[in-house]
Amino acid sequence: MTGKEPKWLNSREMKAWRAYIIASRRLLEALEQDLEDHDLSMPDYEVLAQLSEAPGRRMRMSELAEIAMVSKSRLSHRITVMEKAGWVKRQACTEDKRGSWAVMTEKGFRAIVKAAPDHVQSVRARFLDQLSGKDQENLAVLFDRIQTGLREDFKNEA
Amino acid sequence: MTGKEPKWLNSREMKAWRAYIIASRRLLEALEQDLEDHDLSMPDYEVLAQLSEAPGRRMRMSELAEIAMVSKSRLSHRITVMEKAGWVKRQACTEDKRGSWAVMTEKGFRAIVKAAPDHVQSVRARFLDQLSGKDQENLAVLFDRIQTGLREDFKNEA
DNA sequence: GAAGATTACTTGAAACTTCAACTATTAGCC
DNA sequence: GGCTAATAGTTGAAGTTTCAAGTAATCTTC
Repeated sequence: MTGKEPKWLNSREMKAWRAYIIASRRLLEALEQDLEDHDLSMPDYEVLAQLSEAPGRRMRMSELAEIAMVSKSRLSHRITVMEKAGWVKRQACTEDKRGSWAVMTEKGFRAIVKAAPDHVQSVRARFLDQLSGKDQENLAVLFDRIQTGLREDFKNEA
Repeated sequence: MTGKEPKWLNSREMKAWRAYIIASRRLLEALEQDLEDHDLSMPDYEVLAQLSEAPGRRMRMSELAEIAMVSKSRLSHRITVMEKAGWVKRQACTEDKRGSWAVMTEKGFRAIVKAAPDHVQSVRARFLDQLSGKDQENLAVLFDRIQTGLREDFKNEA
């Protein structure tokens, strides 16, 4: 913190921040609700979607955790639950005996294939359809910039 | 669902959606991390901030839950925790004996007053500073529109 | 003014997430 | 080879959130 910035947000900043944070919360809420029909949360959806696109529909736990943006511990717990649901199986990794594969079952594949179009439609209806093509392009640029900024911040902290 | 829309996202849509969702997740993560220095989560911060601005620094549980966007049950549990931390007290409501007031203590007020500038600075550094004034204005418009769209959806579902 | 519905809030249990600790294995290094 | 450090993943406990059910008070309506 440089101390140069004013302490509070001006009206323009406040409007941007509140519009973003409130709409985001409600959007996520709505998307989660839509997914409930398929007995899935967004993080679980992400895990299964990634797994379904991996070669052989299997992936090492660490890689899956990273790509689906969940902690290793959390993934491990979730996979245990999904195993009980019969969507995934764990398989020992012979190349690296510390590791294990998360392997999607046929049942798991059917589940994600069934959920995906509804989820996409939900994202479309609640988010993309509110934005013009140009809006979408601008938004992608802005949020990529924010993400890059976060990485910079991280570098400075580390 | 009308069935008219294509099943998958095109490249522009995908870029917008992924940029938004990934940056948002990382942004929230970063903001939460920044708040940890003050032993606060974002929802807890929101609760305390709202309470600190209420007349008499007290608010009825229901109203506080609504304005801070948390469920009543969750608020009740959180207030129990905050009571133990000495930040808030519950007070019986005489006008409506079913109800109760959440009352911010002096200690709670000091905690939020201490956290607020850091949090604002964190929002600034990680979000607002990445955007030009014009960007901020555009963003506010877009996300207000998304929020309005969600309300429409809700009306159609209810 | 009493029965029934609604509202305000709390509670306990179940499910979920986080955190730190742990095992097992592999990699790096002299 | 043998020692230490790092990596892959799991686990159990503690804390958090959700959900359904509960209590108590107020409102409605006839």
